[in-house]
Amino acid sequence: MDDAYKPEIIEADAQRFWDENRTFQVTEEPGRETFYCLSMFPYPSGKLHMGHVRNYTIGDVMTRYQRMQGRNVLQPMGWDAFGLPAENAAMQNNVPPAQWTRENIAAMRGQLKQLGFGYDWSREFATCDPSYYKWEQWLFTRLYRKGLAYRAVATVNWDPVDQTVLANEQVVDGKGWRSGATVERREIPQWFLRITDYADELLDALDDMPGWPEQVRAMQRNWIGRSEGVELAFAIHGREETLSVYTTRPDTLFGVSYMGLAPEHPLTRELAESNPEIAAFVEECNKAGVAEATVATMEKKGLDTGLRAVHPLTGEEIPVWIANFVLMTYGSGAIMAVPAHDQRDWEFATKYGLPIRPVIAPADGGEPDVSAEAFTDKGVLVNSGDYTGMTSDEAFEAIAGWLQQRGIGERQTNYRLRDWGVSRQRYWGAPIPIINCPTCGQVPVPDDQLPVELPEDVQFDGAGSPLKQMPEWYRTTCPQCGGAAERETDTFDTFMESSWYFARFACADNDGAMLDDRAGYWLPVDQYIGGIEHAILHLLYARFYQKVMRDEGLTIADEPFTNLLTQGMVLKDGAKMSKSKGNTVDPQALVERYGADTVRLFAMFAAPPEQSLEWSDSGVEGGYRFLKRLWHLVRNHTAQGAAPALDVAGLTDAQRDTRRKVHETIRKASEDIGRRFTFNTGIAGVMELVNTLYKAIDDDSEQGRAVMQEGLEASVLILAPIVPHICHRLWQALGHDDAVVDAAWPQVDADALTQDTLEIVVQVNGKLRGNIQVPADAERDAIETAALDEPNVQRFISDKTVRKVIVVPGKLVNVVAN
RNA sequence: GCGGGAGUGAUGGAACUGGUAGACAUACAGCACUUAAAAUGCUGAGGCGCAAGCCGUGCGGGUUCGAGUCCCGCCUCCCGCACCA
Repeated sequence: MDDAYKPEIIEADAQRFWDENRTFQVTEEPGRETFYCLSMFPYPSGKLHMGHVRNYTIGDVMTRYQRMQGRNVLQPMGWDAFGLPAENAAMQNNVPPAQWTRENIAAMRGQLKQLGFGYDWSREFATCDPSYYKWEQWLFTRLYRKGLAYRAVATVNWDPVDQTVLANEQVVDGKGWRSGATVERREIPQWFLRITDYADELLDALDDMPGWPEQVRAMQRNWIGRSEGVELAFAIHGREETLSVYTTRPDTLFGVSYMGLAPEHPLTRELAESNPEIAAFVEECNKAGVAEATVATMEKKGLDTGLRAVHPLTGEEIPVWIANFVLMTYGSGAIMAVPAHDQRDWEFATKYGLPIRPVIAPADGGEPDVSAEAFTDKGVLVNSGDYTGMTSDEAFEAIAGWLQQRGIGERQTNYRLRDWGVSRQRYWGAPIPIINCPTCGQVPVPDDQLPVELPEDVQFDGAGSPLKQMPEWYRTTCPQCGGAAERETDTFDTFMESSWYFARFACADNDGAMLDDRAGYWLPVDQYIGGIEHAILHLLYARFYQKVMRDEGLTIADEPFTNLLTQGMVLKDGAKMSKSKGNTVDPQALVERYGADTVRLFAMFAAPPEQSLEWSDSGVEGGYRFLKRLWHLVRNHTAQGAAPALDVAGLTDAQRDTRRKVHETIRKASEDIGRRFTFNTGIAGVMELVNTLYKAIDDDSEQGRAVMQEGLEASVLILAPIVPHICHRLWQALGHDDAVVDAAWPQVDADALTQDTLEIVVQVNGKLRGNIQVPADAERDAIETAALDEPNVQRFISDKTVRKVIVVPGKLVNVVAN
């Protein structure tokens, strides 16, 4: 073993060893306990960033730890290869998106290998491979035939100058990012998947997913947003048809003082045709992006239509307004406004001088005060005719029943969740496998014509998708009638690819089926790791896809990911790393300077995985220092030759103390690394152990060296998942012929943990006043007496009366005196 | 705006079930080694105070023998909001 720690040499050696021995290539071995560990695959943007390094190190540590537990562990890697950045790069550098993407993948694959992650590369794929998206297209045609995929119009951001659809991200302060033009809303036909058919299952299953953070489950529950309410119809003076609204608060019905229509509501449209003022207002509303955050933060604006609705209970006339804050995508696109008890309605009413009528009083009997804001709690009804005096819940039942009896309203379960729009008017995505035939309409592409391949050798100028300018590509014949027809030129949302890649890793080489028996062997994923920013969309779509694939008979699991770990962001100077802020740290440079182990160690040491991680160059330096320290300790020990066998009975007190520290560390690290995933504290524990071993460095007695050997082996085994290269070398140096990657996780020797005396702290009135040593088996009375006799405790209680003594066994005594 | 989180020394963080606040590390200071520096090893250290001690976990209240941890009300920052991935 070398005197100096030389990461560049030992890391290349270890990686060659794993490579030559195909260490991480796994096969299905029936009867063996499996563990499928998956980190969210990256978008191939060019090079790895620190968020990737952190994510993939967490996954690799879990993978290697599970391997040391003897499980058959799968850890694959692939590429989320479709998406907007490739199109932007193509415009900037005049390189086809496919070429740019594949070059990036090659570069990033090299970086991942350099970091020593234990992936089974034989399963690798990119989502832009036709052999992958073929099956996505195949499944879509099945969903279409089942009625789970359908076409409808939907609103998009439209850049009137560039004549193109914009992503929400491309709308900056209401303007197109390239043209600077004010963005407009436009309705175009789009493909949708009926995720709302699965809303109840997606929601209810959240209660039975203990391996997911409660935080993420709460976000998904709120996103799905199931509510119980009433849909009721308001008659409109002088018109045949009624105006349908959905409310979760029928108990506030007597407080309705106006109606609100979305600018996109059919009634609004009809009125706009004959009323220029309304048309102008709608046009003004349309000069805005579609993002919900934009809509929700816009200044509330409205226009009285002049129509009057009729209150179903009082017969009173209620003005009908168009309001820009009413969402066409939720409920029926119209609301009954109760400004006294809904904050948005309150703000609108205040602005336009509409009446605010309190009809709910606080349950504690106070007067409702709605002068400064709406009173949104439930309570007791007032000013509500026959219903006055009922609680909100009683009135809900009574009013809903009354409406239902008269055929005016109906109880209804509603969801905030909308169907998933999967069409994108972009080039770099999987083509939607539909042929539009003038005779037959929409016809799914037959299986034997799949995949519909995306042409990759294209000129990309950014003015819309090249597919729309490629008649040689989109002109085709109808599979049904054989007549001339055109392919769909929209491509899929990239969430489509990331919604099932985890399953495809089980059988990526199968070109005859989407999934096979091997999916049954590996799925569901035991541990999924990725950024908290994916808490809702990606994770909800993947759950939906899993259920769809299950219902297609492709797999049996109900849920895709048994355990989920959401890692926090990597920050620099308190802010998210970004090119625009100029605060990025390039992992590549750090690996070259310190080696992969140091980078991995720091990423795991600086913070627990769920928290954000503040990057620190000097912290990295500290990690490097620790590895050198460990190296030198092993070097110093092994230079004296093989260590003698341990004889537990023959240890000195000091050796026994050292050995206790060894086993306390194993116990702590097993908890921290194996169960809690607080790798930072696990590493800190080993650092403490190494500090302790340094203090025992001069004990070159037989048993001193035996304890040192045991301590070093424990340290190396515990650190092996985190810094695998150095541990690979140190394990050999400690005299082992097997590789540490195949070694078993260390076991705690309970006998080594026993102590004769314990230190107990003593408080007086909750403040620390002293500590006492007591025999480990001391009785409560003896501890109490010892605590009261402690001189400093005496000083604080001598002029007081002891009222109570609280003894927390093995820890603390609190004397209450006054 | 709505939904979900987070605030602890100079810094990253620890304190797992309500029981010694600040483990471990960084930065800093001192000592040893060195012609010197770096590297390495050892030591010190929350603030105030000579000390006894007092104060201290974003802010204001509360529960408790005891609160960073539980409850109520605020403030600030971060993540998501359906076409970024």
